[in-house]
This record gives sequence, structure tokens and C-alpha cells, in this order.
Amino acid sequence: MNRLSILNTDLKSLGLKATPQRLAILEFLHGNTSHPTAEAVYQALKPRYPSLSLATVYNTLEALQKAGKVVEITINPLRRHFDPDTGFHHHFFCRSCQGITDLEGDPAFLPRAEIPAGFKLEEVIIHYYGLCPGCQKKL
Amino acid sequence: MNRLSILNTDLKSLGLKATPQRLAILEFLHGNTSHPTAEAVYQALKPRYPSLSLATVYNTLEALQKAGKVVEITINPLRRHFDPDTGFHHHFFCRSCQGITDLEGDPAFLPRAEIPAGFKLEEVIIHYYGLCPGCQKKL
DNA sequence: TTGGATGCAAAAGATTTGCACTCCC
DNA sequence: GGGAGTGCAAATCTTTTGCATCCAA
Repeated sequence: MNRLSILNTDLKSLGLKATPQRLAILEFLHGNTSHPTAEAVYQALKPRYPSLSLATVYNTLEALQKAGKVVEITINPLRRHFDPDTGFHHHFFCRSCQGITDLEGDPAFLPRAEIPAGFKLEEVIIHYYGLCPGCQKKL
Repeated sequence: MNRLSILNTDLKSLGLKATPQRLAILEFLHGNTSHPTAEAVYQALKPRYPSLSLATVYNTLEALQKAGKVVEITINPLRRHFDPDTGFHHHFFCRSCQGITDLEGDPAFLPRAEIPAGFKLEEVIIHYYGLCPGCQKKL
């Protein structure tokens, strides 16, 4: 079974039709640590899939997000990034180049004690802001 | 010395001209825990300051942010919220009503060990996502 | 007086929507 | 064949920008 067959099966098991566009997006995201925006996914795939539309990318990303295959990262105030790595980890945001870097995280270390009664906690997100190694040299 | 005189002095000490618009925005933000967007600030003040423009609100919020008087909250993927409380605390974001609630935080509890060498860490942000008490009842 | 600040309108970006057409199942 | 998915263009929403005018210092 090759890569595309696996992705095909993945989509179907999620109740999603396995269209060429979705397969292409899934394949592009697989193992991708660049935390792309919808626009970045679009630009990356457009050369090989000229008919791909940005709306489809948004639709697919939302479908994959609902299916738990992709996570949205709210770390850059100006745009939404997406991460195919749904495992527990954190992100470092470089305020200069706006790049996002994965950081390892320890699930046991999550502070949750201070949530007042009545709130239903679903997720704790830890973001790190600063300068990446490359940008420090430049400044 | 009344409230406005204080705010006036505040602005001047920050190197900012004390215009009526800025005084109004500063006064509106003082002690405000609603985490307003620029649009919300604009709508709140427009009745009393009909000539106020949204661009001025954005300008002022950015100036106050640079001056350390206001903090930007990147927690809602669709818009930017602002917080006049610059003390250490966290935020809870309700995924249903999109409301933001302040949470107490312990600065001593910040995880920073896992930052790789070469990165310059400036800030650690912890966000809590889930449902607020009101929205839980409705659902 | 004068440079920073304002207001307006237009522009720029990001994301969503409406709808006819397509093609996966 | 039916309905979910696609592509396109237009619309929407948030934020930024250009510029002439204004006003706080």
C-alpha cells in the first residue's frame, strides 16, 4: 500500500470523500513542521494542482481540524497557522521573522489548578515568544 | 488631582500627546476586564466622542502597547483583543461565546526549561480554552 | 509655530460565502 | 444518480495606510 492509498483510507475513515485536492493537502501536511497558513498550503500546491482554489484549502483545513487531523495555532496575531502534528507539544514564535518552532512539552507539567469552578477546561496552550537564533544574529 | 489629570500626566510621561481621544480611550480601558477589540473600544466611545475614528483607536492601542500600558491578547483566531491589565495573569477563552476571562497565575510556575539553546525567550503565554459557566448551561 | 495626531476614505489581507458545476461513492 | 466537494468571484471582516487638516505643547 503506497502513501496515497493510506491517505485515501485515512480520509474515508474520517467520513470525508477522498478527492485529489484533499489527498494533495494531506500529503503536503504529512510530517510538515513549517506550520503553514492556508495561503502557504495553497501556494505550495498550486504548481502541481493548478486548478486548486484557496477556498478548497480553507474548507479542507477546517474539515481536517474537525476530524482531529490538524490543529490550528493561534500564536500570530495576524494570521492562522496549521499544524499536522496533533501530539502534545508547544510552539515558539519569533517576533522578528514570525517563524514558529516546535518545542517539546511535558503533559504532566500543565497548570490547571487555577480554573474557577464552573468552567469546563478543554485545552491548555503554552506559547513562547521571543527571537529565534537566526534573527538574534541579524539584530 | 482628578482622574483625567492623572491620565493626562500618564500620557505625557510616556512621551505621548494628551489628546482628548487618547484620554477617552485610556479612561475606558482603566480597570476594564472585558478584553475589548479595537472595534469594541470604538463602539463604546463613539456615542460620547462622535468624531472618533477607528484608525485613531488602532493608533492609540498600538502606542499604548509600545508604551507597555496595554497588552495584546492573541487567543481568538479571528481578532485581536487588548488588555489594560499588564500584571501577570492568564486568560480563559470560551469557544462558544468567545468571551475572555482573567485567571490568576503564578509566575514561579512557568515552564521554560525546554527552550533550545540559541533562542531568546521574552515571554511565556498560557491560554486556557473551553466553555465558560454560562455557555455550559446553554449547551 | 510645528510636528505629532486625527479623521476620512481607500486599500490591503485574511477568511467566508453563494452558486453553478463536477465527480466521488 | 445524488450529494458532497470544488472553483470562481464577490462579499465580509479586520487592520493598515495615505493624506489633508487639526491642535497640543
